[in-house]
Amino acid sequence: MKNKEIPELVVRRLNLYARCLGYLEEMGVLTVSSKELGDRLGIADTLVRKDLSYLGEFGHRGVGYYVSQLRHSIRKMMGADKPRALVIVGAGNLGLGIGKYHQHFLDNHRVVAYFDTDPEKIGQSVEGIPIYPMEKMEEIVAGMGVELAVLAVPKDQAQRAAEKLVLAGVRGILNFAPIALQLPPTVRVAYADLTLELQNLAYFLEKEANSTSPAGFVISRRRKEE
Amino acid sequence: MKNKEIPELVVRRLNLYARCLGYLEEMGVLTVSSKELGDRLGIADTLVRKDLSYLGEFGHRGVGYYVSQLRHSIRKMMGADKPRALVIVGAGNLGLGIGKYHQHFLDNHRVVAYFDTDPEKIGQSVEGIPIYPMEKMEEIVAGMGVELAVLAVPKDQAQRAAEKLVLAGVRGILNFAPIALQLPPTVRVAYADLTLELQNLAYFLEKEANSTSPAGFVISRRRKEE
DNA sequence: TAGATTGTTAATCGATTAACAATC
DNA sequence: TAGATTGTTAATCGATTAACAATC
Repeated sequence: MKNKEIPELVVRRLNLYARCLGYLEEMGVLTVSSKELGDRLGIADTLVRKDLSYLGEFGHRGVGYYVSQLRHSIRKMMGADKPRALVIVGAGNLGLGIGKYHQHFLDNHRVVAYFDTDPEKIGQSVEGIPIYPMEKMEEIVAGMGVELAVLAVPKDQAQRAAEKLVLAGVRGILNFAPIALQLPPTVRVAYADLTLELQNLAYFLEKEANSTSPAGFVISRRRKEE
Repeated sequence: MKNKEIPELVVRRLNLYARCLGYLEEMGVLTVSSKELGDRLGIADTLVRKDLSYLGEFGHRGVGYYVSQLRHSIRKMMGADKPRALVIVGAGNLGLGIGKYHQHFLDNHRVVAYFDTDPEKIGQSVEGIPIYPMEKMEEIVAGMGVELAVLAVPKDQAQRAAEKLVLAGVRGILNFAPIALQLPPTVRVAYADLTLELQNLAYFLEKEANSTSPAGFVISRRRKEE
C-alpha cells in the first residue's frame, strides 16, 4: 500500500519471491498462498504478506495470489521488467567465469562489454562480447548509458577501477574484490565477498566442533520440499 | 565476555574487523581505537566495542586495542587460525574462475580438489589442483576430511551435487547457483547469488530514476578514507 | 454458507545507539 | 592529574510474528 522506501531486507525477499514465482509459473501453477510461497523459501506466511503489501493489494482473500500477475507486479516494482546493460571490469578468470556462467540466468541483464588492462586480451571478444582497454571505459559506459557493473579485478586495482566506473556514470557495482570500496553515497555497492563468506561458514563449523553436542546424524530437512 | 552463540550479523562484522586489522598490521599500526576501526568500515564505535566484547575484554582504556593481538583473538574465535581444506564442485568457467582468483586471498583456506562431470576435464589439473569425477566425491572429501565446499555447477545440477557433498561429510557450502538448496539444518549454506544481487542493485537505480530528486552531483564520500 | 486466506494492527523480539561510570 | 577510551546498561529503533477482523 505504501509507495516510498522499501527496506533493503524487503527488497531482497521480493526478488526472491519473484524468482520463486517464475518457477511456479513454469510449472503451470496459477495461484499461490502466502503460506505456500513462504514455505518454499523458509519465510513465515505473515512476513510474505507484509512484504507483498508494499506493492499494493494484489491478493484475493480465500484464494491467494495469481502467480503470473504477482510476479509481474514485483518485477515492475523492482525494475526487473526493463532490459539493463551491464559491464564486467576484469576479463580474468573470475570476470569471464561470471560472464559466461550468468549468460543464461541474467534475465533482463545483458553483458555488453568487458574491460581489462592486459594488452593480450584487449581487442578480443568472448562469446561475442568485446574486451576493451580501461581507457575506453568512459566512452563505452557513458555512451551506452550503462549503470550497472560487476567488478572482478585484483584487490589492489579495485578502488581505482571503481572510481573510473563511477566517473563514467555507473551507479550500482557488484564488487568481488575482498575490499571495502570508498565511493560516493549515491553509488550503491553490493559485496560478493567470497573470502568473508567462507570465514563466516568456518565459524559455524568451529562452533559445532567446540560444542560437545551428541553426534547424532542428519535427520530433518531445512526447508519444505520444492 | 559471553561464551556462547554469537549472532550471525556479529560474526560477519568480526570477520570484517579481522581483515581490516590485518591491513593495519601490514601498515605497521600498533593500536587502534573502536572509533578508528569503525570509521574504516562505516560502523559505529559503540557497535564495534559491543561486537568485540563477545570475545572478552581485550581493550585498554585510554589506549584502544592492540592490532595484532586483537586480530589473533578474533581469528581464533572465528576458527580462522587453522588451515581448512576446500573443494570446488564445477570446474567450468565460474568454478575455475573462483579457484584461480581466490588462490591468493584464501588465507587459511586451500582448494584441494575440483569435481566435474565433463570427461574432457576429468583427470586434468588446474594450477596443480586435480579435477575428479563426481563419483569420487565421497572418497576424496570424506578421505581428506573436507568440510567446506564451493558449489559452482549449473542451476539444475545444484541440488543433486549439494546432496552428494553432504553425504560425503561437507557441513558448509558456498552456493553460487541461483536456487535455494534444500538441505539438512546441520548444513550451513551461504548464498552468493549474483543474479539476485544485480536485481537488488537495479531496484535502487529504479527507485532513484522514479524519485524526482534534484540532480545534484556527487559530493561526499560514503565512508572515511582507508 | 463455511472454509480459506488476505491485509493490517498490536505485541514481541532482536539489533543498534546513547549514555556514562570505570580506568588506563 | 587530565584526556582518552573502554565495557556495559538502558533507551531506541527496526524487523518479525501473532492475532484477528474483513471478505472472497
